[in-house]
Amino acid sequence: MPELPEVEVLRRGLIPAVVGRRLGAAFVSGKPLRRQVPQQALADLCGRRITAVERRAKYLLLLLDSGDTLVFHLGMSGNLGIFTTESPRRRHDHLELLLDNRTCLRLHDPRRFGMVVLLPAGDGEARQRLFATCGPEPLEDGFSATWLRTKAEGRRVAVKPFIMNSTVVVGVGNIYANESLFAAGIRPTRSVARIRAAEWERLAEAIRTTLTAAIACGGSTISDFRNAGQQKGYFQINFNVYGRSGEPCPQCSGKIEKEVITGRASFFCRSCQQ
DNA sequence: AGAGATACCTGGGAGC
DNA sequence: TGCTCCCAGGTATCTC
Repeated sequence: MPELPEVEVLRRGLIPAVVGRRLGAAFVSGKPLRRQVPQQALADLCGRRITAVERRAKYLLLLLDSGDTLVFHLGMSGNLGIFTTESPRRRHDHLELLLDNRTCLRLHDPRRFGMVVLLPAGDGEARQRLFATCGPEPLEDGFSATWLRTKAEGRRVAVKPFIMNSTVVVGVGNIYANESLFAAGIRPTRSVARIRAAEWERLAEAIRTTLTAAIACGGSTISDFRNAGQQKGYFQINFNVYGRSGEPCPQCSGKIEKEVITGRASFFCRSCQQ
C-alpha cells in the first residue's frame, strides 16, 4: 500500500539502478491497469537514456534524455523492482522495461489499480493536467498549519478524510493519516471546523515527522511493499495505532479503538485523542 | 460546492 | 480441506 514514504523509498533505491541506463525493449502484459498501458509509446522509447528519477505526490517520474517523462502510479498493490533479465517474470508483472546492463525494471501490480502514463516531450499541458488537482508536498515549503487551516475554512468534514484528500496535501494515505492524528492527539472523527490553531500546528508537524520517520525506516511493509531491491520496510513496527484495535495505547495503556470513517478503517485512542 | 458513496481488482484471512 | 465472504487500499467519478 504505497503512500508517500514507500514511493520515496522506491525512488531513492531506483536512482543508482536506472539513472544513466538506456531503455531497451518493453514487455506489456496487456491486462489493463487503471488506464491502458501505452504499449506502442513505450516501444518507441527504446534507446532513450534515463536521466533522473523524481516523485510528485505518489507518482514516480522517470525523466528521459528525449524530454519525455514516464510516470508510474502504484495504486494500492503496485511495486517497481530491478531484476536480472534471467529471473522469470511473475504473475501480475504488467510491464517490463529492459535496461542496457542485463537488468530490467518490472511493474508488479496484483490489484491493477496502478497506472503508467507517458508525458511526451514539450507537452507541458499533459503534465499540468495530471498534477492539476495535487495539493502541496507535505515535506516541502507550501505545506503548513496555516495552509491546512485555510483549506478547512467553511468545511465540516472529519479531519481524517480531510488530510487524506490529495487536494489538501498529497501523499497521506490511510496508514499515515491514522498515525499522524495519533501523534497530534486529535481524534480522526473530529470536524475540521472544530480544530484550533495550536492543533493545526501539531497536526502539520505530526504529518511531517511521521512521513520523515517512515522514509528513514524504508517505508512500511504490511503485506507486499518492497523497495527497488525487493527488501521490506520496517516502519510498521513503529505503528502506534494502525491495525492495533484492542491493543493497549502506547501512551496511556487504554484500548485502541477502530471505527470506519467514510469507508476507511480508522484507529485511535479515545483518551489520548480528543 | 462539499461530502460521502461507489467502482475498479485480487489475494489473503476468517468462518463455516 | 474447501468453499464463501469480507477486507485492504488510491483515486476518479457519481449522486445528493
